[in-house]
Amino acid sequence: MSHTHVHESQDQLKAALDTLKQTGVRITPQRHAILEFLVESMTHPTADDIYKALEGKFPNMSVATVYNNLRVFREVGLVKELTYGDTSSRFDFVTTEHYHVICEECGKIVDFHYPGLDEVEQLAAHVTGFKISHHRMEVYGTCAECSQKDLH
Amino acid sequence: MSHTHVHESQDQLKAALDTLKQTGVRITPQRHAILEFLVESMTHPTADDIYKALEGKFPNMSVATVYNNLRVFREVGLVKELTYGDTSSRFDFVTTEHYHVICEECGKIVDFHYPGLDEVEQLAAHVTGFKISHHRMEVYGTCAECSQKDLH
DNA sequence: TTATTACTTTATAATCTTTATAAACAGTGT
DNA sequence: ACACTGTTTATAAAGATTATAAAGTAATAA
Repeated sequence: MSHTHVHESQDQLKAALDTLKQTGVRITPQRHAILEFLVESMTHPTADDIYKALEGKFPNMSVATVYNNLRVFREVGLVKELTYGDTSSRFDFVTTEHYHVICEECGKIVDFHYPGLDEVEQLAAHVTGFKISHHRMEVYGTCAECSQKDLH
Repeated sequence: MSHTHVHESQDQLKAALDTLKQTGVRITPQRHAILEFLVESMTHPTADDIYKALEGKFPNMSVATVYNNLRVFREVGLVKELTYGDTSSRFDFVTTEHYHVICEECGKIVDFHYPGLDEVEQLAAHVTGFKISHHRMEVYGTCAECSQKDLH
């Protein structure tokens, strides 16, 4: 992990904590830890992933606390909830807009930047009469590692 | 409902039954009814919607049967499973490629045709090294009816 | 036809994720 | 110290989906 990356994480965490302060949400040790984990984990964890990752630091923390706080974070716009085909939601710390590419074999999720598809939203609005607020897109396929494995 | 529409539904159902024959999947009364419902319903029903809709015709049908057969249909490519934020999956009979526009207030789902976003898939493949198979996109907003209601 | 086999449905239980509830706890201000 | 509000914990409940075993049904072969 590069130095700039570490600094970015710290800055993002600090900015997130500021957001909480400004919106009047208390910064508890659990909330701090959940946010920290979300910012630093390059994965897109489930609520249970987070719960397990923090049970060392907070042996008494309840699963409900994880869910409660993920909801709070979502409400103030700090995290996005991703609902894919698999059973449980995944949570993504919001930085810049991006899409996801998902490996259908191993489940890996890779961030993927692409200019916003404004044109699609406009056409949708025109055709359906909806007021459009946003969209989501995921691209599915097989990652390089799994493609390699499949050869053998 | 126009005459052509009825014919389309019948043709689609017949084609679906053919697919089942060709793939060696038995056509049971329950499967026939579930397929028929999926083809004719303009909605995007949940497993429970289907279960409830058919309990008149099949008072003894089990929920498991609905789930089992939706999985079978999905495996042979006749239906797509849509997983949105809400609790349960929705099932969409596969006709032509299309996207969905979803009302965030009432949950209505409207089909929306747009040329395939091949370019996005190509860029994703190039940037991530994935072999891309497909993508999904949903557009979210407020439908005309709910927009009207919001004014009052 | 009969026996055998594989597939399907039913009924039910189990699992898993998420939410609800109530009691205990912690921080803030009076 | 006291009251007030928000938070966490522990636990139960809800809801969706899957697993299991028994019974039923269709297809096949002897």
